[in-house]
Amino acid sequence: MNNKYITIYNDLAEQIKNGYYKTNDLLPSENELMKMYNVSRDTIRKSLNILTQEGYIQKAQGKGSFVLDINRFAFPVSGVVSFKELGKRLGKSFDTDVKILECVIPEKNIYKGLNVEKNEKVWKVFRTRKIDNENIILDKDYILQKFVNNLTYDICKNSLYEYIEGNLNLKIAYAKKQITVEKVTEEDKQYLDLNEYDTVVVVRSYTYLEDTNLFQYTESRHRPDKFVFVDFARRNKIKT
Amino acid sequence: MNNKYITIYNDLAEQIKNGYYKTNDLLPSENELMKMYNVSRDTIRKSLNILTQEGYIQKAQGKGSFVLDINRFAFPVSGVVSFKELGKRLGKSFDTDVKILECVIPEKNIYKGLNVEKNEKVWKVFRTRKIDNENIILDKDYILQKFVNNLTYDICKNSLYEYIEGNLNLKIAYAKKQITVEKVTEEDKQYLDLNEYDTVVVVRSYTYLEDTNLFQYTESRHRPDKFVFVDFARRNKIKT
DNA sequence: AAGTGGTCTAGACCACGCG
DNA sequence: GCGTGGTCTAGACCACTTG
Repeated sequence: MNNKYITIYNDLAEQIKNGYYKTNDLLPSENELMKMYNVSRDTIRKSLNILTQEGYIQKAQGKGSFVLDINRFAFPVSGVVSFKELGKRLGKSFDTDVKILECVIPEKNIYKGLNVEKNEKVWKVFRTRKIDNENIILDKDYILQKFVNNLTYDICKNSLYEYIEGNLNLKIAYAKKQITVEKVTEEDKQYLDLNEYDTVVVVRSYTYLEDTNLFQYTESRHRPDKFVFVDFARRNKIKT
Repeated sequence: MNNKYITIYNDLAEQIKNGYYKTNDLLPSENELMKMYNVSRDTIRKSLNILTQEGYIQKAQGKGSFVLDINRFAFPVSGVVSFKELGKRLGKSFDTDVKILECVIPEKNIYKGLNVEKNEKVWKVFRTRKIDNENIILDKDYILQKFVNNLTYDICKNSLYEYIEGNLNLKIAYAKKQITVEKVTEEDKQYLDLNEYDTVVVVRSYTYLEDTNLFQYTESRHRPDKFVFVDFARRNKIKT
């Protein structure tokens, strides 16, 4: 039911994670893969491009596609990922507490970032994330009501993204993120177990739908000692 | 001298940055672009894919390619970028001081991460980066000597990457990065103007060549108030 | 010389949005 | 129904690596 190139991508990624293809192995050549999967070369190349992008393989002209070591760090957790998905990927389980859930006309400082109409309402959702019984993260979400008519405690407790994509069928496309370190606020002290820390890591993100509409602003505030951001990046070869 | 699809990508990106195509404009359709540039559709699609990837446009089936707002945050500075390139992109100039430049057998804690032979030598380069006359960043680079025979003060003062790619012709391919916040060390105090801060943002990266050889480990230590990391990320549609 | 990936082309059919 | 982007195919030629 997926496309061919996605199916093949998943298949190969699975075999790399399985250890069927090991670090520094060569994948079968594009020619062989064509025959194995009975598809055209272009389709194979699409699959391999995603593998390259995601850090699974490195191609070399004249040689082939080498499998990379995907375990030097924990695997990248960047991208647009929900907290629930993140937990699942890391094999840990976290606890979410919904602190605030209300539909309001936003405060000034939120208002300008969200680009909303004068009196447009947004859902304001504050949640804390607990690890080992300590409140480590404060997530402040602002979601335009015009896209999400109704929100309940249970949806916020479980997963906003699951509801938005699964039930409302909205298509989340991309996000712009910014990471900074800032002094703790009274609010942070109220919601988080900060111990002696007087700074928090703040991840601000604007999330957009496929039709390019901004639909969410999130401020995710982390206790510094528990914050890790892992990324895989390719060197840009484009000459400007 | 570049490829067609890269040339077209650069051309379109330039026109978006110029403001010739504005936010929320539609680009010409793939069909029109084919005619405009006299190339096949596949070539156009390759160019558009890079634009999509980099956050310049958003495609919509049945509609076209919309130009995105590239100024909501400063433009992404993620990826594998040298300090000099970063300064150029941000239109600021920074000052680099070379504090240490020596070829040594690395300390134990570096040694294990670098995956080197028992007695292999690495270049150890410590540099501080000054903004507005304050030392804000401490960059600790460890570079395998087998790839870079000779390093001089001037090279480190100017740009390591420029030398490595331009003069040595090594191909930098990708990097794995990790961002954390940690307590300051004596070393940090020695090299940085920390003011009252007692934590630093630490960006650790392992940089690899096209032949998948690890050739550099970098620890970049930032004073928290001056640290910003901006990223553009697309939602992963792949079902696993 | 043979095999690998990189670029480019031409054409087909499909799914989606809109009038 | 038409134009849009999305997928897939088949084939050509090139650049690079290896024996």
